[in-house]
Amino acid sequence: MTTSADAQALFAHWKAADVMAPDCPSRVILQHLTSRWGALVMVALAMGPHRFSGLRRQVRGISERMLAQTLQELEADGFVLRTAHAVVPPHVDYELTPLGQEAAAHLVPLIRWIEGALPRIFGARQVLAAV
Amino acid sequence: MTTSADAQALFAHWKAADVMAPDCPSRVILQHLTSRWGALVMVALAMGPHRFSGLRRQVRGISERMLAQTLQELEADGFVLRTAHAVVPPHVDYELTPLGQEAAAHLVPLIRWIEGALPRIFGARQVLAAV
DNA sequence: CAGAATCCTTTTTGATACTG
DNA sequence: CAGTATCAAAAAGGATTCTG
Repeated sequence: MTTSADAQALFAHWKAADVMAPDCPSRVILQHLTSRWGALVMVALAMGPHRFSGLRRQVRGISERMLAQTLQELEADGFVLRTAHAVVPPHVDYELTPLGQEAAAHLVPLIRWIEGALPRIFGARQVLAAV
Repeated sequence: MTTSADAQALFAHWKAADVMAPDCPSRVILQHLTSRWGALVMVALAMGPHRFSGLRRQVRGISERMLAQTLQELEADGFVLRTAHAVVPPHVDYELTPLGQEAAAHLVPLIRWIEGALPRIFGARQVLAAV
């Protein structure tokens, strides 16, 4: 896991962010937002607040471990707000922060585009021999 | 490497694409487009055609191996056009296809947004103790 | 319910060296 | 120049078990 502290330290003396620079902190954020599960969790949350188990059902295939880790990264980045209600059994809500909504505003269209373009992608695709 | 053939077979009997479904081919494409290097290569190519070595300089930190592999995936997906000129020494050009330009139209704004939002992200960030 | 901790397997990635 | 092949290291991911 890429820790927040790493990038935090780097960010101190950065002037203009540039993803093309090898150690620009923007690459870390890009990773969190576009990781295998990160993007899907963001898109799920873009449809409204969810509980932990609700997210697990929505983002099909994700393990508890990965969901917990992904949510922690997104929370540390300030994209997700976690609200734990002090009840038994536990009840925790996750929702996008305003910053998270801005990010989701870019991720959702990307994913919708992919879904829509799928026929064109596979229609003209060159099949490579399996390696 | 996720082979094209895998998803190709899956795509045959798919009605409506849905990234939330565990084995929807759209997840494979999303992976190619948002992998560690995939997004950066797409953004680099969005600025115009590049040669192999030009891309290596532009996308700083990428290894030859990863650049070659990333380009092959993007080409198989129909996002990138590879043109090899039969000369010595070899000269190969890479550029976005129209489909690739549509994808880039979503990726570029996402990355520009991250670069721009970086101060806000790190400004309000919660520093977690390193794990 | 919502995780944390542990163990273990699979993937990904990077260096390095080599080729047409 | 534009790759490929090989190997070792690192990271990601999953399954399972346990707890407040």
